[in-house]
Amino acid sequence: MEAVKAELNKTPRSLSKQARRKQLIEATIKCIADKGLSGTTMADVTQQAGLSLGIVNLHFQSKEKLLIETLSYISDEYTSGLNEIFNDDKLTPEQKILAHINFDFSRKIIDRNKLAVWFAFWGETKSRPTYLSICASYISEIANNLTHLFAVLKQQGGYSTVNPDLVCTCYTALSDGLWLDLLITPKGLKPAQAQAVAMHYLATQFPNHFKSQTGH
Amino acid sequence: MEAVKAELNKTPRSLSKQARRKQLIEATIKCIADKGLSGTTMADVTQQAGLSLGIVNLHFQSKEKLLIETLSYISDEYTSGLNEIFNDDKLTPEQKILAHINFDFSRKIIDRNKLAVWFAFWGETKSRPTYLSICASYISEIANNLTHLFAVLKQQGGYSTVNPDLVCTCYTALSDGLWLDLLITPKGLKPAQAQAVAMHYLATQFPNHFKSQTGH
DNA sequence: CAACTGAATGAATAACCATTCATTTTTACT
DNA sequence: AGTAAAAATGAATGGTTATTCATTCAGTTG
Repeated sequence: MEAVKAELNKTPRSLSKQARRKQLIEATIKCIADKGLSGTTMADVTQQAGLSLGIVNLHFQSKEKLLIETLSYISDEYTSGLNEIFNDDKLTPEQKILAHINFDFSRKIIDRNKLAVWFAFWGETKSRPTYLSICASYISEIANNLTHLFAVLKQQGGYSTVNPDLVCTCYTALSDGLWLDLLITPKGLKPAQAQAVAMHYLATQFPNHFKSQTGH
Repeated sequence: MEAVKAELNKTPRSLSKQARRKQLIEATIKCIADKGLSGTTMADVTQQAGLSLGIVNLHFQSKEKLLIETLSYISDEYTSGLNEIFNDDKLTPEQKILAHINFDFSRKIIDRNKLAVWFAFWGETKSRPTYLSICASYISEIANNLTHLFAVLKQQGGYSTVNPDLVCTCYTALSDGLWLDLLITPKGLKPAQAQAVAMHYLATQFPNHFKSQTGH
């Protein structure tokens, strides 16, 4: 990972295949944010990357594959960040949930370019089975982990009326909806406020563990 | 409205301009759902409508204007439905909120073709100021009305700790996120379940007025 | 019913865009 | 340094698509 980043200083030709692909994917993210999925052309992407027109076909075979890899890229970034939290044995369930929220609204994830990419692909899932299956797999993986955390907290904290499945569905939807707010009304809602809204909901379910700010 | 519908029985040439535009917009919705925003061509739309290729330019001047009218169409349908509820003097605030939820997850709104259109446009708002401004205006109109209802219910119901702005932001985001669930995991979540999730949240804020189903 | 009006058609056009591949440039290896 | 292999280039290609507009057609009017 760091090795890949260091390579960016070398002359273009010396970049590894992996780093070149990453460079092109990041150019794609920028283009989708700037011009929309429908307005992004191969010329746009390669120009954004500062490379020649044919380079995408060389590394990805086709535009369609580049787009699929771009969706996979942001999905992997998101799920791997969450998995690090889930698998961290030093954290209690409560701390894991807290870390999850922090991650959901962190600078790395709440980047309006990436948010635009998420929504661009979500908007095409109905017509593109490949996009749908990529989304479906990360969604169910995260839901399983999160539901489990809520179930443990319910048990340990004596929250007898909490329904972990319901809370997972509600929290996940809330988080996605707040992402939309952050994408569409950038001047209206700041990431920290969005995070406070999410906390406010969790505080309704686990009042002994999470506190809602009194914010107004 | 009914007059327009009745016209659909007439021969093609006798349809009013208004009805023809509606016909083309509905064909556009179907195409965006079936082929995505980027995959929708003029040939697709006109064929879906059973009309000839040049008809869109005749009625909308350009593809771009057709798309803008399509976004306006679903926005208007949504906001006018909500405004009917807000402006119905026979309903109490509590009943209005209930009607709002019912509407958000009604068959008319939760049509996967239309959901696909919402997300398709949301994904392009960052790059298309026109789309953004259409979205921004209906969002703020609805938020004002909804916040007001929550404020009245807070007052009347003695919910001293409720923050109407926060509840409005949270409910709206939750609703949008549930729409995403309904779009992406159609077999996983039914509209009635999504509505129950939204109710579950409102029950946390206004427990004397709304009850969460015990659902499992 | 003949002349008129405007809606609708779809072949033709012109612009756009993904992909190819012959050529050039760089790197690795001896 | 010399050579082979790999990476990158970008002009050319071919397919696609939005838009135009001369023509056709249906409905209306006097």
